[in-house]
This record gives sequence, C-alpha cells and structure tokens, in this order.
Amino acid sequence: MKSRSKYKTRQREILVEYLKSVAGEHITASDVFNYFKEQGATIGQSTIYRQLESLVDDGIINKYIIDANSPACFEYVDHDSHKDGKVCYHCKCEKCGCLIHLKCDELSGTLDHLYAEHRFKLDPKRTVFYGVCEKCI
Amino acid sequence: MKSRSKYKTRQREILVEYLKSVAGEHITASDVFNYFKEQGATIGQSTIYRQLESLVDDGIINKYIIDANSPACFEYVDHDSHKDGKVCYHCKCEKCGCLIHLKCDELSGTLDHLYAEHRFKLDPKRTVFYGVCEKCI
DNA sequence: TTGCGTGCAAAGGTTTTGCATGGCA
DNA sequence: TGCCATGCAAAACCTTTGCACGCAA
Repeated sequence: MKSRSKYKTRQREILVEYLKSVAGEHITASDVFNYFKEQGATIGQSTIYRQLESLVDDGIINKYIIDANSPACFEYVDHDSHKDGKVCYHCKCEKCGCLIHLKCDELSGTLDHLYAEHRFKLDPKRTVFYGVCEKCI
Repeated sequence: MKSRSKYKTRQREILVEYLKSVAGEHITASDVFNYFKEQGATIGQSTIYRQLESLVDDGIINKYIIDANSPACFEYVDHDSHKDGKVCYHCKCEKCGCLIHLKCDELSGTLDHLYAEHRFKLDPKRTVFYGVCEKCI
C-alpha cells in the first residue's frame, strides 16, 4: 500500500462506481476510458491510470497481468463474495486467450501446503495459471 | 509449441550459448542485445525477440512476465536437472525478487486434479507462482 | 533453388510524465 | 489558501511488423 488517496474527487467516485457495477469482470484501462467516453463523462486517461493504481494500493480493486503485451486487467474486490472463504484463481488459456475464474478447494489446500512445507506464501491475486482450457485441449 | 525453428543459424546458436552460460539468471531481451553489442557480435533486436519466442516454443528457455511494465525475462531450461522426472516449478518473490525452483509432488498432484476435475491443463513452463518467500515473510 | 531467417526502420499499443489548470478541504 | 488531482499532449517503453536481402539446406 504505497499511496492513498487524500481527496474525494468526482472522477474517483464514478470510477469506483463503474468498477463495482461490473464486479466479476476483467476491465482494462482502455475499457474504462471508452466507457466514460460513451457516457459523455470523460475522464482523462492519465487520471484513469493514476486512480486505478491508487485503488489497487488501497485494496479496492485487484490488478492482473495476463500477458506481457496485453493491457493489465482490473477487477473490483467484492468483499461479499468472499464470504464463502473461497479464493478465486485465474487461469489463462494459451491458445484461445480466455480467462477462467476458478474456485478450487484442492488448490487452496496446496497453497497451504506450499506455505507449511516450503515456506512460500503464494499470492493468488498476483498469480495467473497458464495452460490450455477445456475447449482448446 | 507453435513454431519450431527449421534452420540452424549463427544467431540462434550464439544466443542459446549465451543463455546457457548464464543459466539460472533472468535475462531480458535488452540484456541480450547489449551483451552482443559489447561483444561486437551484433544481432538485430527483432531477431532477438523472434528467436527468444521461438526458443520458448521449443522449450529451450522459459519466459517470465515479472511485471506489467517490466520487460519479460528469459531463462535457460536446464534439462539435466530434470533427470529425476520431476517437474520444476518457479516461485517468484514479490518483495526481494528472488526466484525459487521448486519440486513438489503435492503441487504436481494438484495439476492432475485441475486437469481431471476442471479440464484445465496447466503449463508449468509458462506459469510463475508469485508470492512471498521465506526470507521476506 | 527454395523459402526461412535476418536486420533495419517504423509502427504499434500501453503506460508514464511534465506542466498548467482546476477543485477539494 | 494550500495542495492534491486532473487533463492534455508528448514521451517513454517494450515489442511487433513490413520488406528487402542474405543464407541454410
């Protein structure tokens, strides 16, 4: 948590509102830009990048790096949907490029094992599992 | 494995030689470029990018995406260290940046589970597990 | 000889930055 | 009023692409 916003601005508010409204989806910076452009409520792209970074630092959204030359994805952190205690993992298909949200108890167990036995605390927010999806196998 | 090199060129040979000589280190495309520039044995940067991609496809090197706005890293795959038949997983510490080579049967079991139950065939060559290492916890 | 590999330069796309202006507290 | 946030444009950055030439098989 490097930075923390000090002012409550219109731009930040409608940005969070938008991200909340599409919770569960993966949104890129340009998605955000285009959305507000269509709405007529333009936000400068530098503001979008700066606010997204700030929101990540504040834990309000997550940032996913899918691929080196794809834009970063952002996703609203729905604290309610974590009530089942299950973490959401991200699987990226190398062939079709689709992104899969996965909740898997066995995988969660493995993370515990990694921590207990190998002293490595895996960060599911940051880790993307690459492979081949159902449709492309 | 999308592409596979058909010709054996001087550029590919010295590139592999170099990567082998720094096995275990993380090398970026520009590291490679600068290295050969210093050596006087210039290789065009597009050739470097194309060959690196090709070597990844051929399983000779691995590619790691460390961060959205950092250049991709490449690392020579030491096949000799695979003689026990166990797959080597890569864990990257978000704090100190160290890379851990991990052989873990439980993790391998989880990959089987992912495939059997979720129809997702995880690619250990392509996947980097991000988290916090022992020293940084 | 065939067609893949190379290299240069230019383009591509995402993200960052400089600086003057605007707006929150 | 004092700063932080914004927005525009331009830069920075890594990577890819087009095209003509070179070279391996």
